[in-house]
Amino acid sequence: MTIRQRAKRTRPERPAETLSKQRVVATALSIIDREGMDAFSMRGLAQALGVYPTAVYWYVANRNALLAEVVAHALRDVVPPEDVAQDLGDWTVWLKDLFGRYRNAVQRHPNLAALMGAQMVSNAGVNPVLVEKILTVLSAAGFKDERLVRAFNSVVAVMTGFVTIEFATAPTEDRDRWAAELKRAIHAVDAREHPVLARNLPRLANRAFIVRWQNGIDVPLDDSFETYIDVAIKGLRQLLPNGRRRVS
Amino acid sequence: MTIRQRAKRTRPERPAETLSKQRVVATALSIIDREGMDAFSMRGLAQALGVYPTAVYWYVANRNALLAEVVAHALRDVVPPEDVAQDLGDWTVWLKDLFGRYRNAVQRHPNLAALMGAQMVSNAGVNPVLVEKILTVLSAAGFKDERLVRAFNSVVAVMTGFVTIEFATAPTEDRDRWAAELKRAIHAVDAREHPVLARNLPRLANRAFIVRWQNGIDVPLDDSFETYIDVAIKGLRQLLPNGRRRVS
DNA sequence: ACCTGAACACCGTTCAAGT
DNA sequence: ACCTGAACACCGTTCAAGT
Repeated sequence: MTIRQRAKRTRPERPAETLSKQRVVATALSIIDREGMDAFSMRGLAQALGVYPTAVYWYVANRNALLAEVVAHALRDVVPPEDVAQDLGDWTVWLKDLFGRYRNAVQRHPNLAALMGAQMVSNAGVNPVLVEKILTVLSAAGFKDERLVRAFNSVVAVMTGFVTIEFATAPTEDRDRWAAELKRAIHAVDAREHPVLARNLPRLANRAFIVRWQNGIDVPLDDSFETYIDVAIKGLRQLLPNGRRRVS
Repeated sequence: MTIRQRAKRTRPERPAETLSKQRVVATALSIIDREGMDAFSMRGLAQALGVYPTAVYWYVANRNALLAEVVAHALRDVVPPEDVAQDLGDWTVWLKDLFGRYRNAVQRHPNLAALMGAQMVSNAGVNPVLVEKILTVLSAAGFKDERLVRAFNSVVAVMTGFVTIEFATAPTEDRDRWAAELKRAIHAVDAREHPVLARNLPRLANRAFIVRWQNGIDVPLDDSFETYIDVAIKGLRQLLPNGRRRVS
C-alpha cells in the first residue's frame, strides 16, 4: 500500500478552523481524489484537518461509515433537477440525463468508482430522492407493479454498470510499468489463437474493456457509453405493455 | 477494520506441505470467502499457509497483484465451453449463458464482487479467451468495425453491472444492527415526500436496489436479473444493421 | 530456489483525560 | 461538547540471512 515514500506525519498542521462533519467528509474526498483510495487513511485525514486521529471519531463512527458519507457527497448532484423534461412525455430523456449525471460524478471522482457502485446495496449512502424520482418517471412511462420493480432494478444497474468499469483505477503502485507491460502484451496477441481480436486490434486496443492499459480518465469511451445507454433505453421501451408508446 | 476479537496469530501452523502459487491463491480466496475482504491480510494468509508472512512474497509481487490473481481464479469458469450453441444461429443464447455464468461466479464469491467488477480495466486478471469469444459471437451476429467495439463494451458492462451491485456486501462490522436500522428507515418512508415509493413499498422493500437491507446472497433478484438481461439483448438486437436478423 | 527472522513505517480504534 | 494523549493490536513490505 505504498507506505515508504510519504511525508512523515508527526503532529497536527493547521490551527483547526473548527471541525465539522462537513469538513471531515469534504477533506476525505479531496484526499481520495488527489492521492487515491490506497493512500487514504484516518490518520492522514486527521493530519490534513489539523487534529489528532481520534478527533475524527467524534463525527463518524468508523472508516467505513465515513466512506459511505464520502460517496453520498460525491453523488449529491446525480438527481436531475425538476425542470428536466420530466413530464414532457418522454421518459427516455430523463433517464439519459440521469445516466449522464452519474457518469459525470464518477468522472470527477474516479478513485471512488469501485465504492460508488458497491454503495448501491442500500440507501445508507444514497439520496432517497433518487429512488422516488426514478420510480416516478418509470411509473409515468407505464411501468407498474412487478414490472416497475424489474425496470427500476434494471435502471440502477445500467446507471452504474458501464461507468464503474470505465473509470476503475489500476493498482496505484507502478502504474507506468504496468501500463507499458500490458500494452506490449496486447499488441503481441497471437493471430492464430485470437483471430477476431487480432484483426480488430487497432480499433480495440486501449478503447475496449479488458483490452486497455488506461482507464476512462485518460481515454473516455464516449461512443461506447452512448451506444450502451441506447441499448438500455431501446430494451426498456420494448418492455412496456402496449408495445412502444411515446416514441422519442 | 475489526481487529480486536480475532484469534492471536503467533507463528506458522501447519508443517507447510510445500508452497506454490496455486496454493497461495486458492487459500487467499477461501479466506476471503469465509471472512470477507476486510479480514483478509497477507499475514493472516501466511498463517493459514503455515509460513512466515514474507514467504508469500516469493510467489506474488504484492497484495494487489495477489488479489488480481484471486479474481482471475474466481472467474475461471465464466467463458462458456465450446458446445454452447455458439454457431447455431442464435447469438443471444450464448450471451445469456455468459451473463448467467458471470453471475454464478460472483454468487459463489460475493465478498469479491466489488473487486471482480473493478478488475475489468485490463486483461491483467482476466482470461483473454473471454475477449476473443465475445468478439467472435458478436461478429457472427453481424457486428463489425466500430459497431463491434461499441457492442463489445456494452456486453462487458452489462455482464458486470447488475451482479456487482446485487452481491455488493455491506460493511462487515455490525451487519445486524445496520440491517435492522435500514429496514426501519425504509418502512418509515414519508408517503407525502415519496408517494410512489410508499405506494409500492411491499413490492420494493428488500427487493430493489438502494431500498434493501440484505444483498443477493440472502435475497437473490432473479426476476429483475432476467428482465435486465432481456432488456440488454433486445437493445443489442436493435443495434444490428439489417434490423432484427435471426429472431430467437 | 525457497524460506526464516528481524525490522521499519505505518494502520484503525478504544479508552481515559483534559478543557 | 469536543478534543488530546497514550496505548493496543494489528498492517504491508524490505532486506539480510539462512538452508
